[in-house]
Amino acid sequence: MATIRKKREAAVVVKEMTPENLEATVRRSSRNALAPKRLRYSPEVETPKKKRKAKTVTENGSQNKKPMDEKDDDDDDENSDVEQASNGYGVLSAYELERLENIRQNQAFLSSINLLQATEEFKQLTRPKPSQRGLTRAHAAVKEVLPSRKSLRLQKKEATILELPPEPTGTLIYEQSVKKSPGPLPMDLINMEEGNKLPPQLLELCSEDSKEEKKMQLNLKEYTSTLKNMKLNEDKVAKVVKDRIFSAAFHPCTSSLLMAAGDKWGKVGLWKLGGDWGDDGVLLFEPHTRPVSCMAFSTSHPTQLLSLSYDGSLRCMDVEKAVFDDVYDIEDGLKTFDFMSHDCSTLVVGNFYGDVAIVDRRTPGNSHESLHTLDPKTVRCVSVHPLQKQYFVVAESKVVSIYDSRRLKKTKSQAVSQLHGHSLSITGAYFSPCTGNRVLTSCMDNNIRIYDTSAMTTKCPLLTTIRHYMQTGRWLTKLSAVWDPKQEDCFVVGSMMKPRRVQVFHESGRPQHSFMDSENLSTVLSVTAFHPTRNALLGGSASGRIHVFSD
DNA sequence: ACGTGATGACTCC
DNA sequence: TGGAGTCCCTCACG
Repeated sequence: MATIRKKREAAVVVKEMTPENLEATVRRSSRNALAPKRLRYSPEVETPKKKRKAKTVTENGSQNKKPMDEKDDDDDDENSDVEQASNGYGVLSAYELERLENIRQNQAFLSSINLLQATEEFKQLTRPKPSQRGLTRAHAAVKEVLPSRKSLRLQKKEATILELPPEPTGTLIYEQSVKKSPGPLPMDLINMEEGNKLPPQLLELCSEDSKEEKKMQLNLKEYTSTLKNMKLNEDKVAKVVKDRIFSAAFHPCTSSLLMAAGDKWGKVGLWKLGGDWGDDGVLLFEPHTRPVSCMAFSTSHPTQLLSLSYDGSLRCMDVEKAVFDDVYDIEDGLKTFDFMSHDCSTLVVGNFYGDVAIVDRRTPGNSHESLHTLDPKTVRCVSVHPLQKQYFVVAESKVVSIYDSRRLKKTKSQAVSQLHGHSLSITGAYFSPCTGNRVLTSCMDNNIRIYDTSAMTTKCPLLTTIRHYMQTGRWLTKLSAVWDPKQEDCFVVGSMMKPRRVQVFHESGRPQHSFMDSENLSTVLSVTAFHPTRNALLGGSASGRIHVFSD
């Protein structure tokens, strides 16, 4: 009796196999399993049903229906049960006929989704050789040279009684990586021989007058076709920093593609695609000692790159002066910043402890800073409204709020507006680049959300929710969706999906393009950024490599 | 208030 | 060559 019951249950499982749970099964059955070929985006979610009506779409129609799946125990037996069917029982009952028919249908479905083709694609990804372009191995892995040692036994000496080292405490670990000294630091190239000077062409490129008229925004169709023309190749991958990338940015110049990336150990790398200086165009610096979590080139002075680190320093690389100047400094825990004025002289800075500071760079030191405690836990992202610079959006630990910098108080500042609906911590919140009429948020609850902030009332309405798997785990930089500065209504986000990809969505939730490359992209690109004027997109990986898709 | 487990990609032996 | 070890303020859950 027990076996019959088991068979019946199994049959139900097979019968209920839908694209969604099939994919879940495929994903679970092997860690390296490849998702079946993308199912077409279902058209009914494309068309907005009602004005102001928030909608939820899943990526490509059905992706990640159950991303945070607990271990379902119902699917472990599926395969074995299908096998049992082929053993056969002498007489086929109506039930068994139905079951065989189900199996047939499922096999037809499996072949229809091109699992074989997908497997082929996957095989290409199993043996990727990381790009050797950029920082060389010797530079990439600086090994401490220790004096050669000989054991006491070989020295024919008496063994001594060893003493245990003192218990390490939480703070001790971080005392080892002390912050760099204050004041201007020279821009020493740490991937070059000592005494090597900055290449003069770098200053030339950085000061390039790129004040070309901002292109007219393309319609969606044209935009998507430009995305499709942006390709990766082996020359467009390079190791730019030694360790995992936490932040990256494009320099606004247009004659070449110049990029910056910051890594886990305070390094900042500059890479000119196809450049002939440094290691394949890479120059490496070390202005910080801990993760460089945020960076941006000054839009008013493009020879300046501002970078901020967990070590508590916010510095300004000035290629003209060849130094890193101090901009702002606290003990530790800086997380995020954005420019508050067009001339980039004022900034809003957020830290781990839930404060934001308004920093005026024209007054040296921290004297003119004003600190405001917002959240008891943390501030993860700040973004200033592109037109009304007094407004800035803050991703606090579990809420997203918009504040008015003119109405901040030391504590308990009243938010102008709050964006509700996030159930777990929020990794990013950004105003749309041209009008500021939208805010794009990324949340650990596996949703990307878009809010309408055009009215800036106390509650901004939620427009779109997109399912997007955000569980990068401990070793990867958190994913965060960011707008394309050229296109008011489209954004880019990295993805955990295999084959690895970077995805561009329209604010309606509709996928516009997936950037993939079976030969040159095999890792998760957590950090992504579009070029401010050119058709170029960068993605940074956990091994310090930047990948550039461009036309 | 802890303690724990999951997660990807590299390096080293 | 492959598989174990490493990752160093993560997050969410129990």
